[in-house]
Formats: sequence, C-alpha cells, structure tokens
Amino acid sequence: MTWKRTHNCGELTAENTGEEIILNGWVSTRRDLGGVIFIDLRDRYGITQIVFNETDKELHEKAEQLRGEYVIGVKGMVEERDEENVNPELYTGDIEITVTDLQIYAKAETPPFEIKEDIATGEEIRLTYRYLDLRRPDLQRNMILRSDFYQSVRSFYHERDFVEVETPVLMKSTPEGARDYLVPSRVNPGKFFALPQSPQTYKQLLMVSGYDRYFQIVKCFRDEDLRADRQPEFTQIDVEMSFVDEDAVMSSTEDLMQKLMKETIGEDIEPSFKRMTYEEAMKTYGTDKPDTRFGLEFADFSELVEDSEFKIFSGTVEKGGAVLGITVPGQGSMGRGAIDRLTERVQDETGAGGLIYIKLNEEDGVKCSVEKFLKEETVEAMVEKADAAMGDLVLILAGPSPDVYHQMSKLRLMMGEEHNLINEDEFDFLWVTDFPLVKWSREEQRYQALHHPFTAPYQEDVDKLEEDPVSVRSRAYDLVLNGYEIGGGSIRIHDRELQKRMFSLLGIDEEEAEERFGFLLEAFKYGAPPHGGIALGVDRIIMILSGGNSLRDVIAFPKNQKAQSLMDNSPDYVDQEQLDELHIRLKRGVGPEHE
RNA sequence: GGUCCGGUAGUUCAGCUGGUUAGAACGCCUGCCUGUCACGCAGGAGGUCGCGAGUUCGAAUCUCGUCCGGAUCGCCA
Repeated sequence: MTWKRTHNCGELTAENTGEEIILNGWVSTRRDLGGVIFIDLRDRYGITQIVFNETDKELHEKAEQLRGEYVIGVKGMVEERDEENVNPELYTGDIEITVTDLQIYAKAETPPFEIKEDIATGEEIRLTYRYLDLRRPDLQRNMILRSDFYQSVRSFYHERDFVEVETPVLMKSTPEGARDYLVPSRVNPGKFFALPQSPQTYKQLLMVSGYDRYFQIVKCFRDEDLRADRQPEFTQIDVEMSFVDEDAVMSSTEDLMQKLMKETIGEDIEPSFKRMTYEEAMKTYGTDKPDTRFGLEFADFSELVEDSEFKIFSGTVEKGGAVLGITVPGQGSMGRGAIDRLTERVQDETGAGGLIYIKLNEEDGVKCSVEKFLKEETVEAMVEKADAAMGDLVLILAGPSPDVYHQMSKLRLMMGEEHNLINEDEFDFLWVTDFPLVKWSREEQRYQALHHPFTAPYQEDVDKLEEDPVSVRSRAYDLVLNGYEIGGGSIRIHDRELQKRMFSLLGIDEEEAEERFGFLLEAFKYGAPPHGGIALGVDRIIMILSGGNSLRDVIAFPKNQKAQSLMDNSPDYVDQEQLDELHIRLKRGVGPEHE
C-alpha cells in the first residue's frame, strides 16, 4: 500500500519539529556509517535527510539494503539538528527525519549516469535514458520554469481579451519556405496532409472571422537539418491582432516579456526595447540578430583605403566589397603567436581569407600588420575611424560583400566571448525592423519572401514593387534577445490586389496562387480587417531564461541531430500492411531489408 | 549533401612515435565504522579498445572501408 505523503522533500523546516510525517521519494545518496545510516531522500521539490538508527534492529537491516534510486516511503519524526550538524546548503538542512517505518516501493538498477546536477555524460546516453535525465534537478527546474512560463503567457493574453483558438495540426502543404512534414491520408489515396510550419494562414483567417485578438501556444514543425538552437518540432506563442500597427504588436509583446521575466525568473526589465533597422544591424553587426550586450561595432574602412597601394584593400573595394574593422579593447599587446592562432581560427571558422590587424601599445606605438603597403596617415585615419585607443587591437577583414559582413559578425562574437565582454546576467532585447520584403534567390532564379508572402510592404515603397523589389521595405519586425532571434512578425497584407501583386513578384502565377492560397484570397473578399501579429519561439526564450545554451535541455523529449528520438527509436519502419493501407510504396533500395 | 572532430570499464577520460597482464577518477559490489551530508577506511568486480578488412612476427595504436555521435556550412519563407 502506498503511504500518502504529508509533506514533500523540499518543505520541512525547524518549524515542523516534533511532527509525525510521511515522505515519499527516491534514494539520492546514502551514507552508511555502520551504526547510523543517512539517506538523502529526493523528489522534485527538494532533498530531506532521513536517519536510521540502530535502536530498531529490523528497520536498520532493511535500511542497509537501500540503494540509489530506490523508491521508498518513510514514516518518521521531524527532529531539529544540533547546531554543528546543520546543512546550510539545503532548505531542509535544519532538520532531519528519524525514521520509524520504511517501505520499499520499487528497487532500482544502477542508472547509466548519476542523477545529480552538472553531469558530464554525453547527450546520446542522456537522450536514450531521457526519463532519468529528466529526473535530474537541472532539467526538472527547466521543465517547471517552462510550466510557469505557460501559465504567465495564458494569463497575460486572457486578461487582455485574447481568444485562444486551436488550429489544425493536419493541414495543407505549402511548399514555400521550409520542408513540410507530410502525413498520408488513408481515406484519400495519394493525398497528404502537412504538419504546420506555423499556423500563419489560420490566424489570418481568424482575423477575417472577427476574433480580433488571437493567441495560441502551438507546436510547429519544420523538416530541416537541426542545430543546437533548432529542433524539428518546436513551440511558438502565436499572436494575431486586428486594427493594429507595428507599434501595437511590439508594445504588447514588450509587456508580455516584462511579465514573463518577472514571473518566471524574477527579473525586472524595461518594457520598451531598443529598435534598429535591418540595414543598420547589418552595417553595424553584420547580422540581423546582433548580440548587443557588448560593443565591437563595425568600422567601415572601405572609403579610406579604396585608393590604397595595398591591392587586397583597393581591389576588394573596387570589386564592390568592403574592408571592415572591429576594435577589441585592451588587446593591443597580443603576441605574434596568439595572433597567428587567431588568424588560423578565423580562416577556419569564418571562411575569411586572412586577418589584418593594427596593434596599439606603449612599446611599439601603432603597429599595423600591413603597414609597409599603407601610408601612415591611412593607418591613422583607420585608427580614428575605429575609435581605437592606446592598448586596443583593431582586427580587419576585407572581402566581397555580403560575405565579409558575415565573417566579421562571427569574429565579433568570437572576441566577445573570448575576452569576456559579454555580461551573462544581462537580458538585452532588441527589435530589428524594416526588413527587405524580398531577396533574390540565385539558385532558384526568382525573388523569395524574406519573411513570408503575406507580409505587407511599406505604403511609400509599394510603387517600387515591380521596378526595384529588393529595395522595398517590409512592415516586419524580429525580436532579438542576447543574439538569438526569439520572435518575428509583421503587419499583413489585407488587400487582395496587393496580395496578388506580391504573389506575382514571387513568381507564383494566378493559377498557382489560386491552388495554394485560394481560400485565403477568397476569404479576403468578405471583409478582411487590417491585421498583424507575431510568433515567439518558446523553446529559445526558455533556454535563455534558464541560462542554458541547448534547446534540448528545455524540451522534455527532444530529437537528436538526425531528428531521431533515441529513447523510443523513432522514426522507424512500419509494417507493409500499414503502408498498403496508406497506398504508399517505398522507393527501391529503401526500407528495413536494406539496412 | 560538403567539411571537421570524436568513438577505450556503467560514466568522463588517459594510453595512440606498434611491443609483457590496457590505466585513472567517479560510479558499482563486499567488509569495517553512531553524526554523515562529495562521509571515511580496506578490499574487489568490471573491457568485443564501435564494426570489418588490410599492413606487420605483433595493432587500442598505422592504412582503407563502414556504422554511430557531435560541431559547422548548405538548408531553416
């Protein structure tokens, strides 16, 4: 029989002294001193020390059998510890339980890794035994943080009259964008559903239906290759609002983030985030999701060196490339060996051709690695432009645009991390706005939507839609936190004619548009309100709040880099009968017999 | 799909210029121990060196292939 617990393992204090209590939990560690046995009893609330004395022979013998991860129940008395025995590390450290009765609910084999914080065990094993990994306090904290997060999100939107609507998980495939996960339909031979990459079209339809404030915490799916910050299924806070402009969406998102930070990790933040245009972000940081917790902004030397004798510089600028620098404070005395290693690393990790530097230190003065090719005043001008002072190091990359911006962006992050320029306790929110509406895809020889095909262009740029599409700015905005893109949204097109022009710009002809998005265009005939919204990446946000750097630590049952679940061995082959029922035949050379 | 790194005890790793019986730490097991909380002390068990082939008198070590894992680029509207 299971003893009903009176308390959990994380709540008893000296105030409970003398009480008869019952605890249930897992044996965390045992310290058998012979005459007395101490057990740390663990549940998700904490740890309580329980004690077996030799006074009860039978009980003591039973306690000797206890091993790690046994699941037990104990009856006993709360006793205050003597002052010298208090454990200040534990919330329950002022007391211990003198056990009067013990029940072993389940024995346990020795787990493949220890159930404690900060283990070094590799991910493959942790994922295979995920249920044990999830028993560890670090992951339990993350899961509980995540649960608190959900509650805050729901109450925030509920209080503001948002309606939570569930949209279908089985939907129409839209080949635009990421690859879809497909689901065959048994009752419709040869036809497939797709799992949503996001409920984009549904939430716009809900606006047409008059639910002027919608939100949903929703699973989304993308069949693309994984990264540390990318899983094939992930959770979004999906939001859409009618009769709003950018500021309304952004300011409500700021309020949400303020509440979330407060209620999940007790952090106070200003609900008014910095803003930067896409162009500025790219020019200053070389990325649309800059980590603005530290400086090291780019200095553009291109104009200063375009007539230089140094071919690498002048040649690059002539071909339309750029010469960029960043100033690393306090590194002006970096030795030759260190710089050589850095150069190698930069070439390796960023793909840059080489690294040029200017060192400023008391010993050598201003020393440029290519000074014999440059006029002294050019070097001086570069130092000034880079805002470098004595003791600083200016790192310079030259190359074709936009590659060199990308490379410099990586170098900037590298330096930020290496020289501890990043305040790990800071939460630095940033809006990036005014994204280009489309980009030219060389592979596909057509324009692609940067955000998605329903994003509205700026009214004043609409005229350029046909002549100069790349220069058209969109009413899209991304939310960036500490260098991670944690959300993105836009004001949508609610005008059928403009939507048609957009499709045609993207090379989607009328017939195709009809076939793929006809229902949306049709819906827009019947009174579509102006609307816009945002989608926030729950997993990434929680990852940052938890102080971690892997999505896998905030998702209960994540996939590995090959999008497999090692614990239950999915995906897996299915029986021929199942395939037959679904009218599916595997390609030759594919299937279990070819393993 | 490309590139790079890795795979040795339950776990994390060392050993890798080929050479006796493959080591360490933690964990595990046994014994001793009444105030531990990373308990301590003494002892012990535990290995297909990912797999296959090759070179060699001899391979954890060198070569090739293969599988697995990770990082990264492509990809991710």
